[in-house]
Amino acid sequence: MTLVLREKWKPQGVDDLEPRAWEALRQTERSVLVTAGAGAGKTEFLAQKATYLLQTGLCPAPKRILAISFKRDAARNLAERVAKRCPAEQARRFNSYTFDAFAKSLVDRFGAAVPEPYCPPADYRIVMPGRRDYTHFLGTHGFHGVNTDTFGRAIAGARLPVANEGSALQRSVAAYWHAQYNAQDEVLLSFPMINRLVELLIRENPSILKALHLTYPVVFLDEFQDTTFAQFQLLRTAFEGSGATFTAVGDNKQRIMVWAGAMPDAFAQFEQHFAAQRISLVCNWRSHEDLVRIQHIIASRIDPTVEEPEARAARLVDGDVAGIWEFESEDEESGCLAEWIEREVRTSTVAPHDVAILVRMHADEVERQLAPAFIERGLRLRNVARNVGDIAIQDLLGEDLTQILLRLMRVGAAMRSPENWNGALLDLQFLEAVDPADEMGQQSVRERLQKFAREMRRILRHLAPVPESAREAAQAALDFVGAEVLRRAFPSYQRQSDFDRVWNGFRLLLQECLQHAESWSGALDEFEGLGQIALMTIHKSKGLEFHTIIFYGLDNQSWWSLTPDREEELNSFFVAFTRAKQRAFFTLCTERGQPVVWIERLLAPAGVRRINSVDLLNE
DNA sequence: TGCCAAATGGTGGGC
DNA sequence: CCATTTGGCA
Repeated sequence: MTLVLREKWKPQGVDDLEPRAWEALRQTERSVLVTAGAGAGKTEFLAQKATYLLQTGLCPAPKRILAISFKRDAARNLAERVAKRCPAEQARRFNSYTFDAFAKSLVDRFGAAVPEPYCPPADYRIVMPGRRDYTHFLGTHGFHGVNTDTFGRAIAGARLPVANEGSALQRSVAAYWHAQYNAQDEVLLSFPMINRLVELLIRENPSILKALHLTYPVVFLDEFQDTTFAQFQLLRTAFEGSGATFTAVGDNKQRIMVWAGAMPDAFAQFEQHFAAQRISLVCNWRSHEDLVRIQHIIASRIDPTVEEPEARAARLVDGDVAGIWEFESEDEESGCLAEWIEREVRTSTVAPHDVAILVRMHADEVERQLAPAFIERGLRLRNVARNVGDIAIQDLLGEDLTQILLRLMRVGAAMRSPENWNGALLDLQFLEAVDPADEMGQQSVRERLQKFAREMRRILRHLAPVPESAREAAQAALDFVGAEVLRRAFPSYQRQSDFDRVWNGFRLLLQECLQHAESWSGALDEFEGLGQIALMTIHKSKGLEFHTIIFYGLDNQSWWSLTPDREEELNSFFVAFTRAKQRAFFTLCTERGQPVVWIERLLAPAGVRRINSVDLLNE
């Protein structure tokens, strides 16, 4: 493999990087903390830096880059971007994991080396306890004085071993470990517990630690503002003083997970322990300058020292790009929203799936309010947090089963679709573990897919696109892959109930999408959310972007109790606003409550003002 | 029936 | 963290 000279290396797939990004990319001697606001291209920057390190030989074979993200989506996305830019033998040395997948992989490989009494058996089971389970445990074990949330945090935070003595909290944590290791014939581990096991393992085992250092001289951390205390501690145990260079990216203003255990001061801690250089990116590639100006007003309230970003996206719309829509009743609100969106869609300003409605909480209730008016106007609202069976639509769409079956069905539903075809081929190669160098194997997979495509086309031709057909069509796709093959390939499907949860969800959503579909392709489009207006919480919208966002409920009633001092709420507001590429509106409804006055005051200097329902619909 | 304290649920994520 | 619901008791 020929290497590229450092001076000659060029970014791949983009025109250029901003100067700050170049600086952060070329800094390979020490750790860097790349802070950047919304739309700065943090993930793209990581992909470029990985490409740079691999292509120039700064990370030479057999050394690897370890990239850690929080969500599976983000980890996959990063891996795909690197794979697109590097030859396979280089991309293979870019290991993109979620935090939990990384920790689990270490337990699965080296679990036998975990000191007793914590050494887990190979067939431990993953459990995901909720607050209920913790409360139940505390109640049944006589720890009535211990608060549930404190207990959950203590399990995640306590270093092993935990002695069964001292405070009630400590004894409860010790009792919990004991109980999880002595459940009826099984050992039950949660992800926080796996994290603790790994931390213990590498703290006590110099040879594993050394292997880790030799393998990964470079570590990337995505969304660093969300790092939990336990994760940070694990990183320190694993890499502090190892000479590994870290590149962490994040945005303090988007820190909205402290309530769920994110460190309040992750950036400061990181700078201190890893002697990191801080570099801020200044470009915003997502939003146009009129929106960026307003964003900056909110950003400055969060962090007065923040630099004004440079807007790099073009403004494509006339009229107001931000405003507060005022309604008297919820009926009026629903009707006007539907009418306004319908008009925008009709005049081709936006496609339905380019509009998102964001809520602070209780998406299901808001869906109930809005849906009838939307249906009346021929619009479809998709509440991505809604469950189909026992799985949320948003989670279902990210499942491997869904992605694989959907591609196969698309191959059968469309006459020509090279993208789906290639995707399906790669899926099959992976599922059947065919080596890319094995020509015979490749050929056989191709032939099998061709045969399947013919058959699937025949089935879909004879099967009307109506809800009653969902079961048969989905079954045909699953049978082609083989449920057993799928379950062997993905550990999360090994338990029958876990597999069924996803599989049932898949069939249910397909069935739903066939209610209004005119063709199989149309139904599959709808499955993926095309042609629908997304409804989601701010938390779910993090990392996404939409042409137009409508933020529902800027009123004080019950949930949106926003005061400027409550940092996390202000950050939530910032996250919501910065999802918009072109326009951001807020609704407020007199029937529900009083407007949040200080937000109006904050936004007034930027020219964001109230618009009543009459003016809204008269252009 | 009315009052207060305690409990519960909601903003999420991971193989 | 906050808001709402519940349960116990007068």
